[in-house]
Parts: sequence; C-alpha cells; structure tokens
Amino acid sequence: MIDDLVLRRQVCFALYAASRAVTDVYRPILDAVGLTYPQYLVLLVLWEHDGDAPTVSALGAELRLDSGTLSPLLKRLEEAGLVLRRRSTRDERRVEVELTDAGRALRRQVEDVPRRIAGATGLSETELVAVRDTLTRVAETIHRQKEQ
Amino acid sequence: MIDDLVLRRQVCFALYAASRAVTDVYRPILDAVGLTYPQYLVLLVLWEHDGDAPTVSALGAELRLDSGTLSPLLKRLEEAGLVLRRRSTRDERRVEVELTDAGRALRRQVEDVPRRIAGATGLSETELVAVRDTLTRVAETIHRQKEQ
DNA sequence: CGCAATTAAATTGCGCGCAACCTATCGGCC
DNA sequence: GGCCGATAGGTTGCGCGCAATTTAATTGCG
Repeated sequence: MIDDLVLRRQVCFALYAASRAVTDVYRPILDAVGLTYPQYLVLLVLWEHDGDAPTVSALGAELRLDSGTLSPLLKRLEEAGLVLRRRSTRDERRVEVELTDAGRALRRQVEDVPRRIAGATGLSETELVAVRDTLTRVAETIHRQKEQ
Repeated sequence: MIDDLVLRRQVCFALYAASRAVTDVYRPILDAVGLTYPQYLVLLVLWEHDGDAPTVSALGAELRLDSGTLSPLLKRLEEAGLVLRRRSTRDERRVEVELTDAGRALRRQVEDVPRRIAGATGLSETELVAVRDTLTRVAETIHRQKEQ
C-alpha cells in the first residue's frame, strides 16, 4: 500500500511551510514601518475602501478573522495612531474603523512591497496568478462547505 | 498606474487564507484524537523515521520550527503519553525524541486523514501535486535566500 | 409595548511561531 | 588541563488565531 502519511507528500505541509516562509520575507520589511503581517492586511482593506469606515465584522468577513483576533489587533493599530475606532451612532453595537492621516500616509511607504515579495518567491507572473487563483478557490470551497 | 495594494490581488493573502482554511478542516478531525495540527506534523516525522529518535533540531529542520516552538509542543506530546524525550548519552546537549507505543498506535487512527483533506480542497490529484510542488519550491527558494 | 432571540464586539484562555536571551555541554586550540 | 567560541535546548515575551463566554444593543413577534 502507498503510504500517504509522509510529510513531503502532503499539500497541507507545503501550504503551511510556504505561508510561513512568505511571512518571513514580509517580517523585516514590515518591521521597518512598525507593522505585523496581519496588521498590514487590515490596512490593505482599509486603503482599498477608504472613506467607507467598515465595521469590525466587515473587516473580519474580508480577512476571515473574528473579533477575538481583530479587537486586540485594532487596539494596537489605534495605539500606533494609524486607525480610529468609534461606535456607530445608528447602531451602537457596531464599531467602525477608519484610517487616520498617518494611516493613509503609510500606504506610500509600502507601495513596492508586493513586487518585492513576488520577486522573492522566484515564481513567474503567470505562476503567481495561477497559484493565487487555485488557492483562492481552495479557501472558498472549504468555506462553502462549512456554511452547510 | 495599476494598483497592486489590493487584497484579492495578493498571492500572499491567498496563501495565508488557504493555509488557515485547510487547518480548519484538520481541526475537528485531529481534535477527535487530541492533537493540534503542528503536533500532527511532528508525529508524521516521527512515524516516517520510526526507530531513529531524531533530536529536537532534526525535527526542527524538517518542519522549519525552532526550539521555542518545539520545546513546549514536545512537552505536551510527552504529557499526552505519545512521545518520550531523553538526553543523548553521547552528547548531553541533545534531546532525542522517540515514539511510545501509544504514539505509534495513533498512526492507524489518522491513516485516512490525507485523503479526507485532499477531498475537502476540491482539487484534482493533478492540481494537488502541482500546487504542492510549486509551494515547496517557493519555500525552498526563500529559505536559500535567507542562508546567504 | 414587553420580552425573547439575535447580533456585534470584547474578553479570556490556550497553542502556536518567532525573536531574544539564558544555560549547559562540547570541541578545538594552546 | 584550561579557556573560548560554537552548539543544543529551554525560557520569556509578544502577537496572532480561534473557541467559548460575556456584555450590550437591536430586532422580531406576540
């Protein structure tokens, strides 16, 4: 019988190892502007929807993170002066997150990061897009299964 | 100018999200046998090299984890009765990790896990292998860059 | 209206990952 | 033999991720 219980055979280990390896490339780059990788992801969403001031759960839906992760992370971003959190006046259960000027300004400092990361992977543009689309499909397949 | 700072464009987010999604599939399955995903990975290595009793750093080299992660993890596996840790007699700096009978027996209970996970991804066998090899290459490319 | 069920966010607890530091042991070199 | 640098593993501290619980506000339904 073929033995599937071997580390190097497992897609999942490749995924886990590659994800951490890529984060290793991000770390020194983001550290220079005082961010962690998840914090950078939150800012990506805020930059993308600037003016919207999404709620904590809207951020969570995009990033697939819950309030247990986001609440303390956003508190740290607020302490760093990059975002503001304020209770919605129309629905006081909601907390809206908006960029400060400093948070908006940070965007320019990381504008070349995606290119640098893509370079470090050693993949071609075509391979990058293919792998991205495959992995996005995997995440969505799994997510849809969990809904039912 | 094309805007690269968009979440859905980023390979890295796809990687990060897919990795967590796959772990979500593992969680209930491994929880049934009392393991976390990283603990399962350590056992994979031990099952693969049964008889070897690798050191902590040998495990770390395979999994790309350091003693800061492995030491407490191995302590928990030892408390669960799945592994033994003993100082090497020839070199008392080293700690060798070996399976207990219970640790060896656990293997049979997770033998079908890879197939179940592969199914949940929704990818074909061909796609799985392709993605695995690409991601392995990415991790190794990054790792080689860090060595220099 | 009044109350139960739902929803949003925060909090707590735990297990990673990783950097930084500490301790103990080993090897080499004189 | 005695010291010095290197190596192995452990510990501490911090920031995720996620489950489970708590608190507060809102909705729905009689």
